[in-house]
Amino acid sequence: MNTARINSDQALQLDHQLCFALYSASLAMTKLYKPLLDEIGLTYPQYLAMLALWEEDGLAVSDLGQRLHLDSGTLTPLLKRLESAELLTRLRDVQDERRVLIRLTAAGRKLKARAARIPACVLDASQCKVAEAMALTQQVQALRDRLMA
Amino acid sequence: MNTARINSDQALQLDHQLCFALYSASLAMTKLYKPLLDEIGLTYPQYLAMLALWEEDGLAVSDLGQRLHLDSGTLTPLLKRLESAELLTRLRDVQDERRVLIRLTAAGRKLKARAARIPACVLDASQCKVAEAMALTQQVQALRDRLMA
DNA sequence: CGCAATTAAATTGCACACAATTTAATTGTT
DNA sequence: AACAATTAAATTGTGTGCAATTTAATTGCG
Repeated sequence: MNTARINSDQALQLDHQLCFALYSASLAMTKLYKPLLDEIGLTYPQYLAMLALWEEDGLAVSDLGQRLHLDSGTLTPLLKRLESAELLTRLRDVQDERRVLIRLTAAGRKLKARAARIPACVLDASQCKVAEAMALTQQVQALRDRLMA
Repeated sequence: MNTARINSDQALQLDHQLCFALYSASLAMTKLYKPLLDEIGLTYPQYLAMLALWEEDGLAVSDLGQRLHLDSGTLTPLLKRLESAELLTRLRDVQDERRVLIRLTAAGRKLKARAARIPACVLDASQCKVAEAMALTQQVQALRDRLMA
């Protein structure tokens, strides 16, 4: 195809749209994770929150929101569910009562070991070499950062 | 970084995860589209459905589901909203009463002209060259297809 | 033909996402 | 110190996504 000129009809084709590729790939990824995450009782966004907390515990809701690019409208109910599952606690910061600090419980920390095998399973399903997956990750991250700028 | 060996702690890092890159890029894309789509009164998934119908009108719900990788649980309410907006009609197929055929109204077809400028706006915001965007689209599509296999 | 199996939508219930608003706490300015 | 502006969570309402089930129509097979 001629990459230099694209008419508006071509541009509106579903399969030419980067946005649709990302959208459908992201949903396909979520479906792939589903059976793996069912085993440890997490949804996919809950898993992302746990990843962030396994890296750094004791984050405020807003810190977590920055890392995950999600707001309190999404995180508050999600974190309440993880609290009911006794994976974490939600406590007001004594230094600044506006903030709610999220801390993993022992069970929450322990879950990391059971999650450890998941990335390899997903990489396997993606049929990518590690280097390929890393390269694509960086390209998609760079795009995301430009989109948010 | 050594790309050959990755330990489980590194693998669990949020920023190393292809899944999170896709997830956050897809959400960033949706946010970028929001003001553009507000002008023509569509949500982002509704826009994807209209893209498919602008390419081929008269699809059944299941056909649309195959193209968008969505099921009737998602599409039925979405299409009902587009029907209320008088952009399309939902009518049972006379040949096979199980099927519901989706047809654009005159207003639905007309909307295509107003949507025509959107891809260029998004490409501009992505700060990608056309060729770059196309290459990334194909990589992400190929990944998606492997994930769904 | 008769009827089980299959297919297509719709429905129900749950969990996100996010805009907009509300509530409460802190900061900055005078 | 007083108080407006800012910040952080929570809340409300709308619209997805999807698993599981239900309803209805069609197909396939003996």
